[in-house]
Amino acid sequence: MGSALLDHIPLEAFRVFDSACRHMNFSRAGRELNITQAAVSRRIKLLEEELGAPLFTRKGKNLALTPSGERLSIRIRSTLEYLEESLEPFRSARSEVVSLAASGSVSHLWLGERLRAFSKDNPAVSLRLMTTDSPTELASENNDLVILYSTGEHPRWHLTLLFAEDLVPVASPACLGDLLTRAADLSADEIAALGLIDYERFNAHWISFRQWFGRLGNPLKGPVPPPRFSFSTYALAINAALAGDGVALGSRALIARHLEEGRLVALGSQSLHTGFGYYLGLPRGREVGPAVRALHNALLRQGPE
Amino acid sequence: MGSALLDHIPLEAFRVFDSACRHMNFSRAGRELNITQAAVSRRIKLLEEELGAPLFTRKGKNLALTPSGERLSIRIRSTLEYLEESLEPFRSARSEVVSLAASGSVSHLWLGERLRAFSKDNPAVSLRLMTTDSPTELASENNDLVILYSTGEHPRWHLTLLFAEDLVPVASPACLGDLLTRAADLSADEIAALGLIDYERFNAHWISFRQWFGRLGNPLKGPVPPPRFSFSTYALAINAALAGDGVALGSRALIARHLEEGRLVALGSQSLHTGFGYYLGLPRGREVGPAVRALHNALLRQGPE
DNA sequence: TATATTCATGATCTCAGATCATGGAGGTGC
DNA sequence: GCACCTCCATGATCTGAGATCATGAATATA
Repeated sequence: MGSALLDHIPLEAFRVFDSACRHMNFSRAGRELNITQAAVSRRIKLLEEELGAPLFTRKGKNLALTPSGERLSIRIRSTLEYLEESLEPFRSARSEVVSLAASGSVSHLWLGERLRAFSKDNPAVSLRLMTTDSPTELASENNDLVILYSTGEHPRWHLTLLFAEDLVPVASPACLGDLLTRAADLSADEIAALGLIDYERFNAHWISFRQWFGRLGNPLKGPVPPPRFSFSTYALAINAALAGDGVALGSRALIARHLEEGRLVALGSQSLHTGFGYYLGLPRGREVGPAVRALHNALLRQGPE
Repeated sequence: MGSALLDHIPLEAFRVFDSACRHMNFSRAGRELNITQAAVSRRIKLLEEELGAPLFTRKGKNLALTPSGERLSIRIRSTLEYLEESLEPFRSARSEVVSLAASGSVSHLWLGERLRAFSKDNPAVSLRLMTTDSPTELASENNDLVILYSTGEHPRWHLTLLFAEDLVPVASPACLGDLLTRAADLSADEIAALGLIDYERFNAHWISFRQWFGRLGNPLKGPVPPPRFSFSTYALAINAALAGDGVALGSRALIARHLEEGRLVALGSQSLHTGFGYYLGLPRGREVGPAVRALHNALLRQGPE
């Protein structure tokens, strides 16, 4: 017996058709499916050719379903709903708790929106974020994923670079006042005079302003002034800078959004590549579930921006 | 609300899963779907990963469905059957009668298995083959497709080359006897001495042995002997050659299978490119349906072999 | 023990499906 | 009536999900 009509049709075409029917708009269907309007147009055209019948009428930019398109639409929608329902048992089976450990700075400044985006796409996955600045607690094997401030080597974690650390002094426009127009040209003394904001160094490798100036060859005329403010966490230090309280050392990738949106401004023309970076770690010698790998891939894909 | 699990699964994976379930054998499922066993294995693995649950257990070469795989299998089968049923209305809409006109030689020697292959893949399409050697009847606009012996130009048909004509004398091994070992080296006189088989020339451009020898610069020592046999159709002439009755002029592409399988042997080292060829024609200035275009494409894709 | 068959996977390939750019058609506002 | 906007269609081009190839491991059978 000859093959069935369905054998000649890629099933994905029905998903595209369904979206086009619900929206009555190829452009909007494309946006829903994350493909271009042109791709939707082609898929529909090919489906019509395979079926040997038009499914839509086009008049200028107006779409309408043909009678046979309408009947098929109803059935395809039923099919997809039935399929989705068929997968319900796998939702809970698939539902995982993923434990991620990250330092306070990464948690507050970088992970927030990324975890929200991931969760939106993976509603069945429960996320537990362990925020600590203690390197020992960070690297605990109790976690599925970690984000470590590191040079890239760790005996118990397989590390992949998220972004290298690039430290640069930053302040808010309010703090800068008239200096805003030439923020990139400020000298070290002018920067120091604005008031330095520091934070507790839980990690021996973290760079304070003292180290920052030292690594840049002591461009100050005098000694490094003590910080006007010092906070227990990096995020609080950045918050203070945002509030106009002075100059903080910003890790460029962590504060990228603030820089882009003008809430913080980079000062001077020098920055410091510390040789460290933020690394995403998968456990060595232990299999992880698909949700862990999904989050791992999502964080890497999104990159440092 | 976050996206559904179904949004992350290519629907084709369900077709592969269904086939694997019905056969309980990835190799056989691949053969059904025209993909390799390796491709089936990968698709199933990816599906299991997306669902976060195994669907099959594997023990050596033995497959078994897991409980959740079993439940999903039942639902997927239902889904695909429902989809197939949903397309029934398009079967009749898609069912077409395609009229194809071709000369007797092409019909008998070339089209047979190709039309069978097409029909097997397109069970809903009815094929009507008009076999005639009359050029007028061949080019009739009553047909959807034609195969014309031509130079490639026709006012009413858009022609695409199937294969160029290359004439070569052929005979069966039985006819050749001891000469078989040096069939490629026979002289014109030796060829003629085997007895010539000719056919009625309905098309003024068709080449008989007289023209063949003439075009090759009269390599015979004497005049062209009259044919021992002459048939009303080309196919009958070839049948006679197959039966060992003498030498016929074969159009290489039409008798390719006979040559390949040793039922006919090409004689001498010369062949004649006539400047003509067999062309597949779509009507000019008239839209044709998808089935016509499908057959057109199928015949072109299969090429001259 | 040898052979056959099946599934899994590393390495590599490829074309169906995608994007990009652009044009035509209709709708809307002025 | 014109300018602008939005949508669909399509030629030209690109590309990565899905495929193949080759091979190894595991089981069943003779």
